[in-house]
Formats: sequence, structure tokens, C-alpha cells
Amino acid sequence: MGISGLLPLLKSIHRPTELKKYAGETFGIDGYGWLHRGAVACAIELAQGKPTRKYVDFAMHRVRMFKYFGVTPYLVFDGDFLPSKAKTEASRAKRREESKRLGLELLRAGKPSQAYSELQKAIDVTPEMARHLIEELKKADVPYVVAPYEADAQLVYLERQGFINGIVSEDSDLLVFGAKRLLTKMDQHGQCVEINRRDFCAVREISLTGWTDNEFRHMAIFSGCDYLEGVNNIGLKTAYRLIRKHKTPERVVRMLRFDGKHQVPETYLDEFRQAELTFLHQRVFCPKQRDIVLLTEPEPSVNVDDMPFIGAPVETELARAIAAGDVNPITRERILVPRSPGKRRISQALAPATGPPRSLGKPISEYFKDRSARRIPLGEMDANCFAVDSDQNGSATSEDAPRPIVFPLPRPYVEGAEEASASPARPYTSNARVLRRKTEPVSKLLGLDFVESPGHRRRTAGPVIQVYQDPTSSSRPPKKARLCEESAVEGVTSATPEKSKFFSSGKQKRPAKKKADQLLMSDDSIEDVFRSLPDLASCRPEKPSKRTDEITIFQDLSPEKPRRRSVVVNPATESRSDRDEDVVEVPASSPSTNQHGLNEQRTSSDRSPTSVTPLGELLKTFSYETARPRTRIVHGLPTPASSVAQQTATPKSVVKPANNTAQPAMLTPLQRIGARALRRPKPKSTTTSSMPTMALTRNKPQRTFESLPVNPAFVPLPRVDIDEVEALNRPLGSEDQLVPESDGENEVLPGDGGAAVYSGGRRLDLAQVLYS
DNA sequence: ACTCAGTCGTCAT
DNA sequence: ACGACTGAGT
Repeated sequence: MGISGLLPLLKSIHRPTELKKYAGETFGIDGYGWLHRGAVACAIELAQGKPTRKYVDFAMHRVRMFKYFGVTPYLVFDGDFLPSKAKTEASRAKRREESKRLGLELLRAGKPSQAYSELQKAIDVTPEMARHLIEELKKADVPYVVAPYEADAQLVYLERQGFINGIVSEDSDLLVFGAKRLLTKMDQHGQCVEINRRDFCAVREISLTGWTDNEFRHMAIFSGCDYLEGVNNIGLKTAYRLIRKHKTPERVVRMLRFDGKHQVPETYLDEFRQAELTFLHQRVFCPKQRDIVLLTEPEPSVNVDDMPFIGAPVETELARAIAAGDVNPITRERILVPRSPGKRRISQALAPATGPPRSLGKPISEYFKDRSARRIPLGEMDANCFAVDSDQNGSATSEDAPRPIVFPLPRPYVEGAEEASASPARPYTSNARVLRRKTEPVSKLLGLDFVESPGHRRRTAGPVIQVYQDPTSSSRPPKKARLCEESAVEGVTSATPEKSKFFSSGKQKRPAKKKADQLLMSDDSIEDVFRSLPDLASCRPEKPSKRTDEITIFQDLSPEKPRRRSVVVNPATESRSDRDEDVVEVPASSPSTNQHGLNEQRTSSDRSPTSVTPLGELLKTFSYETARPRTRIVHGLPTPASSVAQQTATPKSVVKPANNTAQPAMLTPLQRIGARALRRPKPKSTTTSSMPTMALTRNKPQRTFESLPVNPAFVPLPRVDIDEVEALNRPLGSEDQLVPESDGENEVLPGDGGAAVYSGGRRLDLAQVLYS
């Protein structure tokens, strides 16, 4: 479920785009989402327990699409349920059971269509199904990983560490976890919408300018999230106002209780904290370290043992086996793969259901031997490695020699497998799992006896797979099925409308802007604004101040600068979004490398880079001001991610410059606007003072930046809202036009309607062209 | 204004 | 089921 209403709330920063534009990059994908979609296609078979694997075909089709566009998919599968979600999952499992029963009855009654619709609700994607897909992924050399717990946290970790450049998902929770680049509403043709964290400051519905990840997260949790039900009648907007006004969750709750209204459970604050910690520190698997780590390292003062809700630790060897897809992350039983997953699987599937697993394939140990030799750990591979297509999408190329390639795996367990302690461990059903949390020795996990898993876990579906003993079945949540929606799909035409919407809103937004202003003013935010102003100014030169008008209106320090920045980076490469990131992202994300990179950039580019620097400063400032050191710090430190983008970008550019032709400096239109807004000193009411400040700030940033624990995620600069708002609103129409140079060039049709069109409009055009 | 509950269209076969 | 969208309710 994510955060209901969050995506619509961010609608103003939805950038229509297409997969093609991300050629050369690696995107993390929610594997269960794809599997679920594919499973819908064979809901009846799955419900009947027939051995179908259409869901694999469906997912592989998408994998091929990504490769076709030059984008490397990195599939991430969900692992075990967090203790906090066990209940939810149990109820879902129950519902699925019910739907399945009903669906089968309808089927028997000769009402296929109704049965189908009912059975769709009964779809349960199992680890075994994931395993089938994984077999194909291995063949196609597609990177993947099974998270110890939630894929969302795993995806964000991978993005932060640079294993992936962005995430493809429909889940708004990713933004709460701290995702920087999210592609949603991906359709079959690769059309999608990009939501970039950096654009947050441009959100029209509410002013997130200057908001840190912490505040954003608090807002999301208050409105209700997967880990905690929301309060009374508090939705996102209300939560936004509350946070803006009272700053801390504690004060918000105090206020809520103070004036009756919503009643807040006694335990609410504790639960709130737990939810927050879950978003922050959930366990994930690091492909590089090949071990379990926390999404964000907590401060030393925090005791991980006091946070059972983030999931129990997982022993290294077990974690590796789970990550490779060899062990069911829930039951922790080894998943046996029959044999060639190829297309012929059907036949085999049928037969073997009962048969002894061994007959199907080699002993597991065999597999291990092979693989260990040939496989390279994902973490160590270069993202580009995958770029090459598997060529055989057919996937099933060598069926005869089905040896599954597995990721680097230690084979310890295999040998070590003793008798499994099956009895004790297994009994977790949904609820039980909580108990299981304690890590068990690996040896136990590996049960020797093969049992088939007819479906237990999710009996619903499943093709039969042999698994080592598995007494109990736990059911897994239907992971979000989201992945591809069709919204924009229709092709150009349909897309156009959206876009138009987007823009129109922008243009028309004026009224909105007013609103925004009011909001801003109302709060104490003003103070912040003042402080932040300077920074902002320095930060953004990026946009060239094109419009004469604008210029008059706003003073740009370095008007033209913006572009050059891109040059510095590398124009060619930047074409896509990367460059944007590069410029802006600077912040903390990348750990080691980043800092260096940052410094360099600054020196070299100077002001243009400034944009970067400033951010850092801003962040710092921000953190100080805002205070609540604790959380903030936490975030800041850990976030490494962005660096990747930068790094990758450069190389890429080199490699294939031509590809994107040119998008010179490419900030997203939104970003440009935002930047510009920031930059401008606002004469208006508040900020006369701002101007001066700005100057000051510039210098500071650098040094501070490094030392500070910046909060990476939110790069948005804090800024004066008013200006920003205005800029955003007003300009949209005109501004975009302004941007023109870069856009026009980059984007497809300069001449064409494009000129008049906003950036968004252009995009659409592009899309059309491409597709057509 | 905002939240929330209900409807619709999607998805695939 | 899922989100998007609508309309009712405060």
C-alpha cells in the first residue's frame, strides 16, 4: 500500500519520460511486481496447481524490453516479512484462500470469467515462483538479488550504493525510504514517469522546499503507512501542515492530544518511532560485502538489538543463499530447482510434482561447484557488464544443460546440511514467523530431506517445486503488483494529454502559487528561509536566465552559467537525467568518492558547480537549524548513493555520447525552475535581506559540506519559498520556453510545437517521434 | 479544504 | 487487486 495519495500529491513533478532515455543505466526493479503481473495471466492455472510458468515469460518479456532500450534491469525480490507486517500478511493470506476457494467453485460452476476475476485476487507470488524467474535471469545475465526482508529497502540501498541508478516501481514507499530516482507507471512500451527527489522543491501542492528526508518521512508516517496506521482524519495534507508547524512528531502528537480532535493512542509515539526506524534501518543485503547490513547505519547510540521490528539479523551464509535465490527467505528451506526452466518446463512440471526431487536434477552441491567458479558477485561487477544483452531472450537456450548458474555462493550449507532441524524451525506460519526471527544456524536450515513443496507457502500458486522439507507453509504477501501501469501508455496521443495536464497545471498554477505562499508565510518557515536564501542564490545558476523578462525580474548571479556546468560534466553523457543528478545531487550521497568528486567539481567549474556545493551547504544548514540532530544525522551519514550516478555518468558519456544527442545541461524542467527560483533573491516582502546573505553563503559551503553530516537525500534546497513558488508557477509556461536552448536541442523537435511548449510538452513530442 | 468510501478501468486469459 | 477518480461527508 505505500502511502496513499502520495503520488498524486507529487503530481506536479511527474516527468513523463521513456525507458529509452535511460540507456546505459541500471534500474532496480521489484521482481514480485513483475511476477504478480505475469501471474495474473495464468491465475486459473496457478489456482489449480497446474505447472505453468507463464509468469516467468511475462517477466522475461519485460527484461527483454529493458535490454532492448539499453537499460540494465536489476531485479530485487522480497524476502521475509517484517514482524510488523506479519499480521497484515496473515490476513491477506486468508483472503487469498477465500478468493481461491470461491474462484474454483465458480470455475466448477461454469463461470470462467467470474472465476478468473476472483482467482486474480488469490494470486500469491511465492519464493518458488521467484526462483523460476531467477533461473531465467541467470541465463540472461541479469543481475538480481533476493532481499532479506523488503525489496523496497533493498532497492533504495542499491541505489544509494550505486549498484543501480534508479528504481522502477509503483510503490510510493520508496520515496519514504529515500529513493532518489523513481520511475513509475511503466508501460509495455517503456513509457513511464520519473519522480526525482531533487524535484521535490518544485511540488506545487505543498511546499517541500527545505524539507529533509526526516520531515518528509514523518509526514508520510502520520498519514498512514505500511508500518503504522494513520491517525484519525489525518491525510497527507494535514500531516504536512502539522509537521510544518510543529516540526517534531512529539510536538505534533502533543498538539493533537491537546486539542481533543483526533485521539491518539497512548502507544502512538512509540509506534511512530518504530515505523520510522523501520524505514531507516531495515536490513538489506549488500552485494559487495556479501552480507546483511542496515539500510542506514544508526548512530552509535542506537542499539540495534532494541529494534526487533527491523527484522532479525540473518547469518551471513544464510543471507547469501537467500540473496542468490537458493533458499526460501521465509521458510528458509532450500529451494530445489528441477531442471531446465526452459519452455519445456511444463511437461516436467507436471510430472515431477510428486517425484523425488533428486531425479530432476543434479544434487545441489553440483550446482554450487559450477557456479562458484564462474560467477562474479554482482557487487563487483560493473553495471555495464550487464548491458549486453543476453541475446537469447528465448532464454531457454540450453535446456539440455540446465545447470543453473547461481551467484556466488558459498556452498557451505550444502555440505553442512545436517538434518534439518526442521521441526522446530519450520512451524512458522504467518504468525510464527515472528518467532523465527532469531537467526538460526545455517545448518539447521538446510534440511536434507526433500519434500516437495506443493505449494505450501503460497499454495495458491505454484508450480511445483521441490524444496527441502518444508513443513509449514507460510504465505507471502502479494507483493505489490504494481509495476506497469498503463496510464500513459497509449502511445503518443494519450501521453500528450497527460503532459498537457502537467503543463497546464503549471501555467494555471498561479492561483496555486498564491496558496503556496500563504502556506509558507504562515509558518516559522520564514526564518528558515532567510537563512537559506543565501545558499540558494549561490546554488543555482544553472538555468541560464534566458528570458529577458526574467532577468529583469530576478537577478541571476550567473546567468549563463548553468549550462556550462553541464559542459563540465560532460555534455554528451549527461543527456539523460544523469546529468541532472550530477549537478544537483552532489550532496552526500556518495560516500567515499563523492567528496572528492565534489571538491573537484567545485574547483573546476566554479559557480556552475556551485549548484552542487550549495546544496551541501544548504543541507548542512538545514540540519543545524532544524535540529533534531539525531535523526538527521543519521540520514546524512549513510546516504551514499548519488555518487554513483555521477561516476557512471561520466564514463557513459564517454562511451556513448552520441546516443543521447544532446541534451546539454539537462536538468529536468522542474529542476531548472526550482533552481532558478532558488537563486533569485526575492525582493518581495520577506527577503530583502536575502540578497546579501547569498553572497556570504557561497563560500561557506565547501568546507562545511564535507564535514557535515549532510542529509543526502534531500537535496532540495531550502529556500525562500515565495520566490520559488512564483518561479515555479509563473514561469512554467514561459520558463520552459526559456529553457529552450537546452531543451530544444535535447529534445526532439525544437522547431515544432516544441518551441512554444513547455519542457514537458517537448518530452511528449519526443516520445511520439520515437515511438512512431 | 480535506478525508474517506465507493466506483471505475486496468490487467490477462 | 491496484490506483485513479468521484462524490459525500466533516
